[in-house]
Amino acid sequence: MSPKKTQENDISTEERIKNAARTVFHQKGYAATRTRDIAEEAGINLALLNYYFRSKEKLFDIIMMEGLGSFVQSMTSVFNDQQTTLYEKVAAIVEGYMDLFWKEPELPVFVLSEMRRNPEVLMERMQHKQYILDSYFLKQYFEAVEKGEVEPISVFHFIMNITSLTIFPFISGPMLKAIAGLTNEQHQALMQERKKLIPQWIKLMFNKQA
Amino acid sequence: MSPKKTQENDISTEERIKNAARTVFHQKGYAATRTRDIAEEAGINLALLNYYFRSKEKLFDIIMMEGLGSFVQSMTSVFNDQQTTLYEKVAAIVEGYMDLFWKEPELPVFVLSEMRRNPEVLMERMQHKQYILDSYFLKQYFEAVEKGEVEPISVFHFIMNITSLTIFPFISGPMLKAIAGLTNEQHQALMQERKKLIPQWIKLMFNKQA
DNA sequence: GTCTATATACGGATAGAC
DNA sequence: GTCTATCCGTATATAGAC
Repeated sequence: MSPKKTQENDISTEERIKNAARTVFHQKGYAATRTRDIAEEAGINLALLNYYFRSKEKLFDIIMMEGLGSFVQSMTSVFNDQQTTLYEKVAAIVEGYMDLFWKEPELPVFVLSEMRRNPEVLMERMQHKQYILDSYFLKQYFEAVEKGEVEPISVFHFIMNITSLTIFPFISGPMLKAIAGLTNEQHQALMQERKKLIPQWIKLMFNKQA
Repeated sequence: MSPKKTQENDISTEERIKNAARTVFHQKGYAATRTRDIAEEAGINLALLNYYFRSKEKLFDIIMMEGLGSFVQSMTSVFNDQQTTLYEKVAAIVEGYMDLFWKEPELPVFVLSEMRRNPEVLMERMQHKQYILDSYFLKQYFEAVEKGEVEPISVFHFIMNITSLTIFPFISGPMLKAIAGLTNEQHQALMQERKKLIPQWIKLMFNKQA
């Protein structure tokens, strides 16, 4: 039994701070976030934050790498599966991202905008190049092209279209709500529909109908 | 003739500051931008910035509203054109955004991420709701559905797909470069191709092939 | 209108008590 | 481990000379 035991106190202080940091950083970004905000959100004192994580920057790096990781993982975990077809992989990627952003809706804008600040950090951490370029997923795509099953369009368009259709509607949610008067419920329902629709659309776009 | 005349001095000091502000704000966002950065970028003294624009916040508001405006304008200018077909409108929207982001590549992330900080500002300024919902564009879409020409899927999916396929590849450019080793030239070439491809894809997705 | 110098506030980080 | 009080750098904004 831990000394202080309230309803949500199974979780360590360190973890509480990290969770608070994730929430605030995701929402406001690095520069606009004050360590005091994080402390308040975590229900602890400002000094404790530095006690556990030394500095704002160090804490941020942890959150950033974590976010970057789950971002890439949704792709890479599927890419080299030898048991699934090309379009099964597409469905898996879409579903993976949808589930991820369902829990962390601010993650895409967070990662994409912070990455813009210093792309170098990303470049270092991302040694996935060869991993992606040599993946079974790409191999399957090129094979399908050669067999004449899919349109001979750059594989980058293929990837761009999958990620665009999946991720962007999350990012632009606030905008659509403002411009077109979409409600939260409507938006969520649309997102659910897209889980099934996007793989179908991808087929329509790329499958050769000879 | 203005008193100080160098090569680029036809342009007023006020305009120079605004241009510098646009550059820096777009790149770093509100919080990470220091007024000193803007002053330096504009080649003027820090005090002048406050002389012309009173405060960082006021200057930012101008840049933000301007960006928000061009963002929405690319849509609204096309929406009520009575002379064009539904798919001609699609092509016009795609082209409009492509041209816009070609000149201002940071604009999408800037608007989308700053909007997340305070969505209220957006809500106020956006009195376009009815304008969009009553637009000729939507009317044409619903007519096409009734005639059985396009799939009876929510018009929001239609709009989401167009904007997603067009805008997201700009946003995720840095990511793709990092992950897949895409070069700047390759990315630009892909973008050019997409101008023609996206309208075709939209047709493939939504046109009924009875 | 444009500059230099400065007032003022705010935010990250630490010292030190408990 | 956790708190209160405080130090100190940095960034916005203004005063005032030219």
